[in-house]
Amino acid sequence: MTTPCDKCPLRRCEYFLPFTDEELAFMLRFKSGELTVDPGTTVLMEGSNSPQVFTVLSGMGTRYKTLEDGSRQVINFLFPGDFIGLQAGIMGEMKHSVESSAPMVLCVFNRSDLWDVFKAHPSRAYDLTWIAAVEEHFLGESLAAMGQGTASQRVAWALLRIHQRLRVVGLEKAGVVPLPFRQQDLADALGLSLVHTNKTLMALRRSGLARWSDGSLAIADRAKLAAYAGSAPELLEKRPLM
Amino acid sequence: MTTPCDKCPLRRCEYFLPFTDEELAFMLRFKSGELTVDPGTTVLMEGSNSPQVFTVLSGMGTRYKTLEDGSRQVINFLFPGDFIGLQAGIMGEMKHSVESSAPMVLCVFNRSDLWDVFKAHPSRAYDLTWIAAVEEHFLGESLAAMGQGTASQRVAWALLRIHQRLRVVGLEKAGVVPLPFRQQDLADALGLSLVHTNKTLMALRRSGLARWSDGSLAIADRAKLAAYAGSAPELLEKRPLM
DNA sequence: CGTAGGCTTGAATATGGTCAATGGTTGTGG
DNA sequence: CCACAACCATTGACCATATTCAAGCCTACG
Repeated sequence: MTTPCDKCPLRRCEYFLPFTDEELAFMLRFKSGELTVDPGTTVLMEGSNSPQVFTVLSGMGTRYKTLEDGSRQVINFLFPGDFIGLQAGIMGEMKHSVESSAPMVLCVFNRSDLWDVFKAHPSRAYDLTWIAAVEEHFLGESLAAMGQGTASQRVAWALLRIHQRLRVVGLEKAGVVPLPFRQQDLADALGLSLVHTNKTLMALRRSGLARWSDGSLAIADRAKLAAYAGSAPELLEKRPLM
Repeated sequence: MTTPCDKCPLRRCEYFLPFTDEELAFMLRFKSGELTVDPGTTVLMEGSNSPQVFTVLSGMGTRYKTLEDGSRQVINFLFPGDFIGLQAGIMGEMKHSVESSAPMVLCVFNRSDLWDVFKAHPSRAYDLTWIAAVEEHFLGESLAAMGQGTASQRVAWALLRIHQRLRVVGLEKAGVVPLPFRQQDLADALGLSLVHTNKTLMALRRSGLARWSDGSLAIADRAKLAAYAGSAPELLEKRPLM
């Protein structure tokens, strides 16, 4: 029923570092199941203590924090290949929530097996740390995009980065990628109001630089959009897949 | 000459998880030296491939990215106990720069020994991942503070968080902590202009909530400042020390 | 057919940015 | 010892970007 790791479609992406045979064998044992969720499902909840950690096999979602005043900050968007739940796995408690924005399939791992990874499989433990470092790096980039740069630059930057990320997992066709989020999600990710986000997206559409509507994002000329964004997100380097 | 890990003053802080004897013995071997730098020194450079990673033993600094348009984003401030260089250590290249803002002493580790940690000392490898997860968590909090919240809230939040962090390493005396940064550093961290940051700090000073001048930050009533900040930074949980 | 959720638009407002100038302190060279 | 430069903090005036408020529209769905 579930996809065994040796047949995982993500492994075919250049973006992810290859497994050794030994690692592959280990992952086959490590993976304990699959979770399929509908759009709008809360997969992990801030403050919870999930017994499981996941890798996104397909679908997309958001990672967000809810603040005391009720506002929401989207930390980042989740795409196939992303690992989620490390904080709960290591620190004991989720520091943010995870929600699906489209039908999503997740590989399930037991949190209690994490320690075994460190004890018995150092190369995979190393990769876990690598994944954490990559995540940290991306958050730093987000911080920079939010702190510096105008609304239009931020929106352009975000669309570019998302487009790039979907490309490397093979979801792009002729410059178009699926993008099942709401404008509110992007607004909450960039620290902008919904209204202004909408107007900015409109401007981008009219200028022909980027067209996001009906769940699809089309970018004709990435270089042009990057110039518009001011600081373009850097190229995506290969990273490990869990 | 250098401080041996068994005599490390940071180990006395409640904030850091205790070492086992075995871990202590390992760290004594792992630590390869100390680096002492003057204020304003660039310790690690974006894009560089440092052969070493560090733990801040004393002093403070900034971790920042320089953008294409010349602007600077301070990712976070560095305090005693912080581990730096993990990205270079794992991913092969620094994604940001590190600069000292005060005289700083760093414990030096050889990057090439990192892999040995994973192979031979899983509990320390686990702690490394833990540190990365904590770092990621803090960046998420920063993102939330920057995205939501007004200028005054952001400044109040940042001062609170810094105060808290310095408290747990024993640098607070009667509500006052040393804070050797420039207003420009805080502005660059919060995505605000220098002028507005200055005016906001002035307002905080006049209201008596927080007083930062001449390298010292005084917070009389943390609860009151937290209320003003809107979303207070959460209490600092124990974390591993490298 | 009516309601709910999400997208779109305009108008008024405010928050924070930019520009410009001043003062204090430190360090340096004449 | 003084003059000067460099750096940082401070302040005021003006302006622009982005927020808030308000309304209308469309589609999906019960």
